[in-house]
Amino acid sequence: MLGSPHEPARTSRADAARDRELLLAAAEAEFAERGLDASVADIARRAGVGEGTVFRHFATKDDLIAAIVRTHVGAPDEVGQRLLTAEDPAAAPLEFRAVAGGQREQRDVSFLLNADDASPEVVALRERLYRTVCLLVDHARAAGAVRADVAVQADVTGNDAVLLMCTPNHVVSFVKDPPPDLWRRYLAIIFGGLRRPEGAHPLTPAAPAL
Amino acid sequence: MLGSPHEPARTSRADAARDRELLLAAAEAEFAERGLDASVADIARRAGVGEGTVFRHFATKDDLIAAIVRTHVGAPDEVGQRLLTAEDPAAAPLEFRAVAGGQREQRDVSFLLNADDASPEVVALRERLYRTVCLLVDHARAAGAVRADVAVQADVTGNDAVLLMCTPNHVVSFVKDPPPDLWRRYLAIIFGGLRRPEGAHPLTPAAPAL
DNA sequence: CAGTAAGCGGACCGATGGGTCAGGTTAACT
DNA sequence: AGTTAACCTGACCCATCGGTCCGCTTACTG
Repeated sequence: MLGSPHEPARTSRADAARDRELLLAAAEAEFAERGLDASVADIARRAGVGEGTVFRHFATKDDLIAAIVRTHVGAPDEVGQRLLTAEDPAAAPLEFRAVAGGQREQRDVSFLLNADDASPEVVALRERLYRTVCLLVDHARAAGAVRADVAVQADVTGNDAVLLMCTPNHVVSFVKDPPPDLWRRYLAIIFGGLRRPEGAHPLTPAAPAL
Repeated sequence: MLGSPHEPARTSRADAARDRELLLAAAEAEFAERGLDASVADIARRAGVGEGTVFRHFATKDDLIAAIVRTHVGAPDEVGQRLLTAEDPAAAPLEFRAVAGGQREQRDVSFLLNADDASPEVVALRERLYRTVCLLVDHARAAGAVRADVAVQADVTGNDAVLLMCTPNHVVSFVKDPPPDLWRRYLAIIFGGLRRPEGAHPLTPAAPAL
């Protein structure tokens, strides 16, 4: 249900396949540089193809974005799934690492994944990744690696895992010339918050007793 | 240097002043609903005025945004400054509260403040608020409320205060129908991370030992 | 109650960007 | 080499949006 990239029936021509790759690479670079509203014309120019060629391979701009996101979300999601089936409680810290790896994977395209006007397919990919992260956090909590009152639900509302998904990439994007592992530092801070020994400052329901 | 809103020489007409307020309110609501690219036409319609009237009061759309941001940044910034001049080491927790207050103030307009293509005036306001938060965190650290290796610099690069500034609002915006104080919970988690006892998991320079 | 300048409205303009299409081009196969 | 269908191109179309302009309206002043 999620893995139907509606490939346009396997082309036999080599140039078409090459153009498709050129386009994906150019689009990713262009989006990383110019943000969500990089123009299709610029992407085509960067790929060295005509503008019409873009729409031959990707019906709409949203489809192009979805294709990029699909590439990036696939890897960390698989890693996550594999860790879950491992069933090793001692792997909890490793699971956290997987999340971190996902963060690095997404670095330059996180805003594509998290755009508020994302296409249905991107939303589906996002929610799938959310669910994986939730499961990882759940496992880690069962293993005692995070405090028990950390909220993890399939529903996104009130889900602390959102912090792990969104924060480091987005915050890093506000820093000019960020050190390449700044996101790691931020992630560490949030992990610290999730792991604090319980009792001192309950997270719910009211204000944190500052 | 920062407080010159270049008011257009005090008008004597009551309708103009009223329209200005209507516009600010309408724009804020429209931005909150539709995001950064709410159209000027829609804002005008919502305010019940002509499109030209918008540009009579605000030379450009960016000016309108800056006016909104100015309103929201003013209050928390003043609170912060006041806390700083208090010179009371016991006020550290209160200083945290000030940050929290800032978060609440900005809720719906944080993306205006943090837009990556913000106008010079908005950038100035943002950096001013950053500095205030940095000073607050610095005070709190001096008072022993946060771990010593939390980085706070006037320069934004590598500044952990960015987490406090950006995260809760942004993350909350990814949650559909967020409970009104979800940001508070997220802030509490980050505070927890910043306050963890030192030694166990150093924040710098390398990866957190997960 | 005029007189007047400030204010207002909304048609209009130029720029930009997503998406289309007709016609030339080319890779694969025989 | 010849055939053909898939492919590519870029001029074009249309919608949207920020910003302008000029004639009309209206709130203040004397």
